[in-house]
Amino acid sequence: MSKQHIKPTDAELEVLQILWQAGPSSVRDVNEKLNQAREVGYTTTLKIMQIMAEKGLVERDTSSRTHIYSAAADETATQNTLVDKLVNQAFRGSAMRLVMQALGNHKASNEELDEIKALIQKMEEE
Amino acid sequence: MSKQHIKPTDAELEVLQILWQAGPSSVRDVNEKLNQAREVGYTTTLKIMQIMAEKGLVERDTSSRTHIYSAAADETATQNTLVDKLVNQAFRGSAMRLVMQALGNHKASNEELDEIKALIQKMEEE
DNA sequence: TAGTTAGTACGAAAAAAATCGTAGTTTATT
DNA sequence: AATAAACTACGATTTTTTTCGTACTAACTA
Repeated sequence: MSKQHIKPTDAELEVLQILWQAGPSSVRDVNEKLNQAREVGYTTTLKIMQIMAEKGLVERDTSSRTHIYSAAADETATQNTLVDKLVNQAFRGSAMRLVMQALGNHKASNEELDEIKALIQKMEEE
Repeated sequence: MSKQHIKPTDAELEVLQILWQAGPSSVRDVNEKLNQAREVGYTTTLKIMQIMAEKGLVERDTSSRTHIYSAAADETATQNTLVDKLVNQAFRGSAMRLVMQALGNHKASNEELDEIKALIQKMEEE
């Protein structure tokens, strides 16, 4: 409840995604993963992660020379913040409209559909 | 298919939302609606809408002194662009993960749940 | 030990977005 | 006719975000 009024920028979100997936990582680790998608200078990544540390989006262990960063922002909480933002920005505040649209526009496997059905059932029971 | 690789900025999205809802409007109209939420100078709004016109996000009728702007970007197409962006940025590319999360975190009315069930059924039939 | 490699820190430049002031015109009002 | 009000155009400033160069230090290597 405390961390999540800070909205990460696009570049910060890229870093967070990597940290969520890979777990605690060095700047070099993160930079290498970023470079799989696009070219980014090492010091650019470093700076962004330093700023993120200042903002409290990541934590870092500086006990050894190579600092190890980990995500401080919880993935699910961040996702929710972003979903809310999008809902308000583009879906006139209606989350269900977003759900319908995302659902209708992306192929879903049967397993996924089953999962969703189960979730709906649970919601109906309440 | 042509318009929508231009991603609107946050401020631009605010304007688009108003135009989608209200239909063709003058700068003053839009500025007044913006000011219901937060303070924005008239010329700020004007400038943003002028830029949007250059980018092709809006069209304008300049035949009378007060120019009338209307959204050129289709609402649904823009929503899809933004959903895709969010999915990639924060949901590791999985639209269904977003659907599940948005669904699970927002209250839905029975009517909405029914709609979603119907949609799922239709998807399963394919 | 000398030199190269791998790090961090930090300032500053570059790019992108948002905000606003001022000038100049047209329309309305008195 | 004079004044005020409502517009657009446009440049400039400010703010935010991204990118990177340089300096410095620690660790490894030949």
